[in-house]
Amino acid sequence: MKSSNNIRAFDHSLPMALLKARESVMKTFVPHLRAHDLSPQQWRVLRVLNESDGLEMTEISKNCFLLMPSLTRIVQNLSKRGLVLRSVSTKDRRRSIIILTERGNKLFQLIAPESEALYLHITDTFGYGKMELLYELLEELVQKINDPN
Amino acid sequence: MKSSNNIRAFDHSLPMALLKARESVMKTFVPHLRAHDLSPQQWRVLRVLNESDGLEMTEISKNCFLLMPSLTRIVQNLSKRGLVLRSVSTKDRRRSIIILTERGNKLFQLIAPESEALYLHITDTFGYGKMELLYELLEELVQKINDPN
DNA sequence: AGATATTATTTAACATGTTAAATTATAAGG
DNA sequence: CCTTATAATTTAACATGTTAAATAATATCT
Repeated sequence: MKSSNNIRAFDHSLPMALLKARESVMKTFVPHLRAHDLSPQQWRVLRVLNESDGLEMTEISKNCFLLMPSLTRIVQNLSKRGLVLRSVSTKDRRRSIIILTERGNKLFQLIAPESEALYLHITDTFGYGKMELLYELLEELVQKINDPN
Repeated sequence: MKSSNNIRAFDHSLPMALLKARESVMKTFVPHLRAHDLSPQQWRVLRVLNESDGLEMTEISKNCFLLMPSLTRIVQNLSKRGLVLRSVSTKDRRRSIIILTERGNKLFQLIAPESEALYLHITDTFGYGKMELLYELLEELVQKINDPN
């Protein structure tokens, strides 16, 4: 029974389209990460710390696109498991500095190549040109929504 | 300090790009829905029920792209608030049938036009052609990941 | 029919998302 | 200095995401 009003059909929803695409992509990565007992979010944190170690919570939050309350819990978890180490900044005792432990770094080095291979497979399946085009469109969408001159 | 290894930079991550785009879009809709005490997920359920009322949990789950445990809680919530009504199927007592109440329908009719206006504004800002292209790319991405002939 | 498999849905347990309020430490102003 | 504002982070409270296990009803098989 179709709707009797003139509301746009639900299957033409931008948030849904983006969600479905993301789910499809994540479906590739999640089992792989789970095999190492990592959530996608925990992995993002390890990844960002590998790129530039010794970050403050707020910096990680911005780079990982995670809200502070989520990040607090994630870092507590990773810290308990000995994958990262927290220390208080000497300059400003409100701030924490998070670094990868040896173990955290080793885990990253183990997972990263496999993860990269999965990403390349997706790029190959979808097509490199289309992938780049998609990135550009997504970025332009964000930029225009945030600053619609 | 950039990473000293050859791992792809974090800022070129497809899941992140999709997440950021989705967040940008949602930022437009969420405050509007919150003004009516609805989460995006609750709104999805109302929307699907408006399109075809009298659906089973599993059908709603598929249409809304919500996992069953989430949907269980969402429908309980909406039911408590008198926006939907649950009844047990007479053919198969494992199944429930969910319908919009009068109040649920009224709320939908109130929100839908405003929501549609926001969507049109985004389409206009981004450009209709680009929006269509984005939909096509996202759909093709999903299709190729799920069935990489 | 009666044992067994399958299906629809819920519950459990834990992680994350999200907004508001609380905490603690530094910065700014009088 | 001392009060007040601001900033970094956490806590609280509730909704959702996610996987596994439990429930309950129907279907299947012999």
